Amino acid sequence: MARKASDNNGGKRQTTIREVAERAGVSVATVSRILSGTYPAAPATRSKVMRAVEELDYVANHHARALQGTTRKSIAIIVNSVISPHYAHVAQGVQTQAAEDGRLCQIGTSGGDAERELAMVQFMREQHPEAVILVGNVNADDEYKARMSRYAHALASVGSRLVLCGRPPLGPDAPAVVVEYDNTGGAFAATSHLLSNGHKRILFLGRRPGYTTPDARIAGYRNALAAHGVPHDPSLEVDGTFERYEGYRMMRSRLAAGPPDFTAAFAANDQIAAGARQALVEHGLSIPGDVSLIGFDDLPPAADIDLTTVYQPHEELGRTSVRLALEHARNGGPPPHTTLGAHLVIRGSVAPLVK
Amino acid sequence: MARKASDNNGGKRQTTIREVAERAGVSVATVSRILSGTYPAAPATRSKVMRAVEELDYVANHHARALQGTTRKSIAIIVNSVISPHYAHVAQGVQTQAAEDGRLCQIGTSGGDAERELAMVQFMREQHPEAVILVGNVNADDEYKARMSRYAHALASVGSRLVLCGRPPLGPDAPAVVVEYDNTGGAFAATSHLLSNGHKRILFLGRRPGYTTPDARIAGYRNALAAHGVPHDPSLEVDGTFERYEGYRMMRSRLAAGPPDFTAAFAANDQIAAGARQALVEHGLSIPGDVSLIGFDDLPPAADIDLTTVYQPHEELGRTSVRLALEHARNGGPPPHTTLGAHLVIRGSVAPLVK
DNA sequence: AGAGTTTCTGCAAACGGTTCCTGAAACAAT
DNA sequence: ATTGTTTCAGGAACCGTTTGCAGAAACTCT
Repeated sequence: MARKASDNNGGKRQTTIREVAERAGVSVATVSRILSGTYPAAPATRSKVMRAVEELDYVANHHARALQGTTRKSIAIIVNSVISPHYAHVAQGVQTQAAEDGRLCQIGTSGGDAERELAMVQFMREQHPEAVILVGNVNADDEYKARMSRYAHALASVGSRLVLCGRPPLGPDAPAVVVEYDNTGGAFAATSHLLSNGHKRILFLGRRPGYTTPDARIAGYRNALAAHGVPHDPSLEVDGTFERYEGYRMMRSRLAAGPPDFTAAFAANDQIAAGARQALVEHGLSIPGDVSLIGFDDLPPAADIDLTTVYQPHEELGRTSVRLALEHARNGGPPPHTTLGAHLVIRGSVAPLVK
Repeated sequence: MARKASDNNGGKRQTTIREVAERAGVSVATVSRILSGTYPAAPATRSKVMRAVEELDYVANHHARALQGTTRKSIAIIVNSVISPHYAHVAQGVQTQAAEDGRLCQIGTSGGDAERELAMVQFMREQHPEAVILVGNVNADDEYKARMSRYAHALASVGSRLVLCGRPPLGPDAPAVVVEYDNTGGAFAATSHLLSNGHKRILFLGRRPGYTTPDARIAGYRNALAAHGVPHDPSLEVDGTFERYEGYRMMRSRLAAGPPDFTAAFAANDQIAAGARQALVEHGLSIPGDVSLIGFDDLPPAADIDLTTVYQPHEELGRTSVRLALEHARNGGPPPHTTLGAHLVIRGSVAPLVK
């Protein structure tokens, strides 16, 4: 066969430490030591080396350096999508905390697909980050759990850790730091708010069985109904994903099916609420006059549409993930586990039911 | 069947190719060749090796591999902040296109700070990505330009390229792929729309001298005024950054200063528009009844607040950046340069002026 | 059966740094 | 002047892969 160098992009070699050493008239060992600053060097030698570095615009090869074990620390985070405000805020928190701790943060996306997420983790593993933070819901079947559990072990064996942010533990033996949201508590509070305003027929928008976040939120909804002694009507639960257009679709088709058989709606997140609101308005219904509406997240669209919703400490989730991972790296012991709370933010989209 | 190697091999060193070779009873060269699939191997040997890999859960050390030059391809993108919808969409586009081309994409943030951005580029440089994509406006002084220009050369000398997405070229000699937005054209269209609705006193919200994006948009605003023969009143230009609360602040303090001396407002982006809208509504003014409002970007808040705005192909900008960089890597030649258009999206926030 | 091929596998040299170990100046103390 | 101490710089052995080169085994063909 012919040579495999099909797209060999020329002899683009970077400047090496040897060239710097030669130019400065010292040995490579000296250059290395001066650059890492781990060694007292004679001022004259030091300046000679620094000048050579300057002139050649030398940057140490990261891979060669990492091979020695003296790798620069980094944190990896994998989210479903960076355009979702919630994930963006969590990523922002991770980024901020990582920067404060002198780490680089790299963000990857999975698109909510379990297969792509596993591939991404595998990829990140090659880069030896101090922590791999997984955030967001994914449809976790047994195969997935088994593979992820193996990755967790492999990650732990090279001294980095897996952080599960907003998703259930993989299993008792899989070593992972866990940062949980209080989705169920937040949904309970939201639903209770509607109930105490006299609403009994409450539409739930955004059911998605098998996905952790919607599952946790619908659980809070059901718990609240049960706690208030209101019968649970499964036909009030509408399936859909956490997108704005899905909220629009769900509400629109519900309204098209006949006159509203509900007086309030609880959307599984703010984007669904925004879409649902549009459908209601287009249908000539007013909020909260005709229908009360409540969301979840308290992210950008919420304030603009005067939406009562549940606040989650998005950035704090990211920061806490990093903090716990690094603490665990220092102190060892069993992987920490924590839950961050959520609370109601009252705006103008909920009104008492008048009969 | 599932066999867990709960063998505590002591310490936190990863499993190496040597251990795999030993377990399979072959040499490391054979393992390497079989894993990379670049060489015909006897089926028996192959299965022995694969089993050993399986059992040890071996993953090749990325750094060692990269040192050989057989590095996995990656693309780096640096944005101001990932919570800004615009940057998030561009990053999403980069991510998508990179994935389609079999590349990993890593996202970094600069917070809009020139110093941090330079540090980030320096950091990314260590990782040898195929391209470093810089997006968003930054206050580019001469010092910055000089350093970035040097980085561009250094990047080029090792075969990766710098992409400037939505910012002006560094200089004639700095090798960089350029993807531009038509900010000026979009702003011209937006302002013209207001002018042709009879508005003459148009507030511009979000001036920020020295920053490329606001500068380009205000230029379009001024050009449109000039083209329509409307006198330019500098007092109608209000300074502020591209944040929602800044829009609120700007409009609020303008209204507090006295009765409105304008009939329309052009916000430099949708977030400013959203904040300004809130201030107007709180002040008892209706949109578009009392004041016409127009934004820029056509991102999430826009649809919810029925905002007429200018659409930009956000994701396409990211995709194009990757595409051009990879094409240039293949074909060589002078770095490509392109501009992506913008167009008006008419919703309900602009009305003809009644006198 | 021996020569000529083909097929596979192993040795060892890179890749570009870091760092242990050692030796040579430089300086201080006898 | 000689010895003892520092201080600083260099040689070379790694780190975990890939891969050119060469040798061994298996196979084909007179």
